[in-house]
Amino acid sequence: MSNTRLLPSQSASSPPPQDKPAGAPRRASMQQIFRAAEHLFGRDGYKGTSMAAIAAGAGLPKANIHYYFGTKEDLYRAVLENILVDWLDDATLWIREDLTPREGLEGYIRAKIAFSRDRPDASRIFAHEVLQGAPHINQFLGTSLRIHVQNLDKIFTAWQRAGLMRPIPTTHLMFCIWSMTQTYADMNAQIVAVLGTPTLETQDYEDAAATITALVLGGCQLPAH
Amino acid sequence: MSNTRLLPSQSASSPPPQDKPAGAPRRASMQQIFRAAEHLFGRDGYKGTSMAAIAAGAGLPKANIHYYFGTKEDLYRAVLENILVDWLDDATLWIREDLTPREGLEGYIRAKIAFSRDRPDASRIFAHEVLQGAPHINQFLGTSLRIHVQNLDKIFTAWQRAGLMRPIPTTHLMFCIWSMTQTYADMNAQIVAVLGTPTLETQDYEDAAATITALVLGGCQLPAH
DNA sequence: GTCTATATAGCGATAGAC
DNA sequence: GTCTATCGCTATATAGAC
Repeated sequence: MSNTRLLPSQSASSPPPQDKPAGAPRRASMQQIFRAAEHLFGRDGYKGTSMAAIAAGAGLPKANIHYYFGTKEDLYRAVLENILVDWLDDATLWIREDLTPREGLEGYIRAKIAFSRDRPDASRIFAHEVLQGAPHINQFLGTSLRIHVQNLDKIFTAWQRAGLMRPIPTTHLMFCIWSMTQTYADMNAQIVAVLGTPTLETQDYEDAAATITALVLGGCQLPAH
Repeated sequence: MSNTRLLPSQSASSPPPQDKPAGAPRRASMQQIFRAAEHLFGRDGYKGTSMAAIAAGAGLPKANIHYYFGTKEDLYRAVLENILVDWLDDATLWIREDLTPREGLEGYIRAKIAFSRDRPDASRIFAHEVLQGAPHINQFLGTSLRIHVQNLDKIFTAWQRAGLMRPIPTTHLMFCIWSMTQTYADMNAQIVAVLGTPTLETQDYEDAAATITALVLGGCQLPAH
């Protein structure tokens, strides 16, 4: 639950006493609601998730959710915002000019695969949101994310000028890396069905990371090792 | 509207007089409903789409949809099935042992990008469905699609044995190609926002195909030209 | 702060006039 | 075959007891 302002708070109605003294029981209840909401929004999307289902998942009466978070939309925005913060972090950590393209891309891909493994619900909420045309985060995509990508492109350009990397369109490279790594969370049902396993295991994620790394490094014309 | 049986018809209730003589007005109405449904299910998903919205999109009263297609779920399954048929086609056309890996993969990637450009709604319906855990097509994924992929793997293995292709995990290669090509339909909102264009143009799809091809051919250690 | 009980709106589906 | 009117249900949201 971060305080960063990535999304405009656009609930016109009066939100309940939020960001207040925060007693221990309050914190615990909000946390439970938050966890249940992330899981259910991730599986069924915004419209597919009912407040009753979230309440049941959190082990609380329905009214408490409204007391803490106001409307369903308010709760959804809070969950979304929480996700966006974590989403941006990995890139700035790994795509840096003081690393080689191989180090950076390999680390970034592993971080993104780890995100799909450890927080699949977060990835799915983001996917649901964008799939519907990103009604809640259009501004974020056009500003914060756009600038974020422009900064990454600068690093890539520097690498390419230094002859460390083949001159491929780096914005599209990012789209490709995002889609390949996130597909292991978002399209999980398809992947386990095709592989014939009940769930993805450590080895599967290793294979995924290795394959994606091979494609990206190979496409950038960097030897795999 | 195909007759192929990819999905089990599991509506217990009595469906209205379907697959009947089919007069011209009937055909026209059903077509309009079908088009509106594909568009709206693609944007808002199954639960996010109301029968009233489909009726409005088709320019018909709500009751007519029920008359032609029975329940909302029946209509959805009909739309889904229609999509699955087209979805499988491209691979069998391009991944063939009598082609070189470069020809096959290049052609397949271009066909998949064309699908994202020409039938984005179809791609999005599939994405929505799988994202929710594939409740309607789990059997299809575990049988038809699984066998489909196993057949593709055989071609890849033959190519790899012949030394035409690097021995990377080819099932994961398929997951990667699917995700990269479909992201241009499914994550369209994100991509146009980052690129700063209102819609994706011919050149954007060209760049996408070129980038994906570079990654795949590079990762398989085949020279790009 | 917490929960029960309920108001209100929109949904899928259908009956029945035409 | 086509459409209007409506039923029954479930959803969000809240009022008010505790």
